[in-house]
Amino acid sequence: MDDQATAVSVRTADAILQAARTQFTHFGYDGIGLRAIADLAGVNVALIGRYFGSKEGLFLAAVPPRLDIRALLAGPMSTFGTRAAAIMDMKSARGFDPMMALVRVAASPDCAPALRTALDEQVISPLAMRLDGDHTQLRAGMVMSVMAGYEMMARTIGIDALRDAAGEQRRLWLAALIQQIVDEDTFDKGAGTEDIRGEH
Amino acid sequence: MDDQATAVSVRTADAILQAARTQFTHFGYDGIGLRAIADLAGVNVALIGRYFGSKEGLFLAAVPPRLDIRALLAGPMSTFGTRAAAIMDMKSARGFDPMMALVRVAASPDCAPALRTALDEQVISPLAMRLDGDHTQLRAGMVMSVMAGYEMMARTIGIDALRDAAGEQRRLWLAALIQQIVDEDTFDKGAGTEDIRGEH
DNA sequence: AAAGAAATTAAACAATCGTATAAATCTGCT
DNA sequence: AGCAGATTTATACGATTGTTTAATTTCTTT
Repeated sequence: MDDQATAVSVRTADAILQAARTQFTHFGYDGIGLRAIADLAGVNVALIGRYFGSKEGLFLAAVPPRLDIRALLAGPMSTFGTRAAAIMDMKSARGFDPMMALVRVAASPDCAPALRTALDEQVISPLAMRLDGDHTQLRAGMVMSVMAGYEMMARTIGIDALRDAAGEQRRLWLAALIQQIVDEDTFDKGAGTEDIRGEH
Repeated sequence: MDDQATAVSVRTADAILQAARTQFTHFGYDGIGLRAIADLAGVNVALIGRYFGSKEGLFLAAVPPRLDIRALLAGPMSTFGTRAAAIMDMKSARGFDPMMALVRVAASPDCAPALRTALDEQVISPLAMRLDGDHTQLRAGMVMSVMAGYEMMARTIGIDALRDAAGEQRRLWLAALIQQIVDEDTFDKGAGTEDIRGEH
């Protein structure tokens, strides 16, 4: 009673997608089986094949479209670091944590191409367009790498110094680090120990 | 004719360890099978069980002991960022790339505890002891997270902006970013101790 | 050269993987 | 009610996983 053309139920398809995001996030692409995803969604394994064709098809439908930073870009770039740090400090209240999914899933060579495309189009480029100065793509990539690296060390691996340190202090340092990449002038100034040249 | 007590050949054990490092680095912990590792080492699968007990035992013997930054700490901390950036730009000439192995293997929950311990003891703490100022553990952890994040984005996922940008420029920015965490004063100037938000 | 220990291999275990097929259930319509 | 199509399930396939056992080769020593 709900859908359209071919032969699927959007309700159960969504249940599968949501379960897939949760499981991929917690266990990585190779670390979880289709049966565990189907069980969490409350459906039979065969439905995954019917709806998404294959495991890779399910992954492509579930994770890459959710990688974007529109929410973070809504606001002045002068406070981007603060917003970014705040988001990374929140527990995954919603059932899906895009950043942790990225870290957990990046290990699989099967997933890397799709992640690379999605990140370039939905994260790096939109962020780069909001940056002033030179090397905007490179700097946007470095912002992402700082965020992903922090997520990886603090949550996935669980380094004590990053996970247990006073939340306020940790968040301020992370915000400052990111903001320095965003603020081209600040970064250029601090970089000049050796031969960091602006190259204008 | 080579070794000691129980019943092993260090030569083949080393071959297995080396093959394990290579394969874990390229495919991650869940992404490679013991047979592929054994084949690369030129031995039978059963030898892995005989020498290292289990897959996890092999991993623990192969990867965590190799995670250290003694080489990077040999030198003045005022140029640490430059040395760190230089190392990350080198291709894995030797058969083992610790940083990429870290990124590829961090996805597996089985490996996280061992990696956390090894990183704390062999990387974070030694680096923290070389840092001046406050929050040395936190800052050492952030240095590691920047390096790991860059490795993940540039090599594992392969973000264009980080992989294809002019090598010189990319290395200088990475060095500057790391050095700013090491140089407490530089970082503090940009960050403030308490409140950085809303300024640029 | 024969014997015994050390080292390696072949073979198979149960379990799980992704995937495919056919049967069964549910739903709406006349 | 009863049929038709949509939706879901049960089942099984072949392949591969980590691990184990027993047989075999290699090496050292007498």
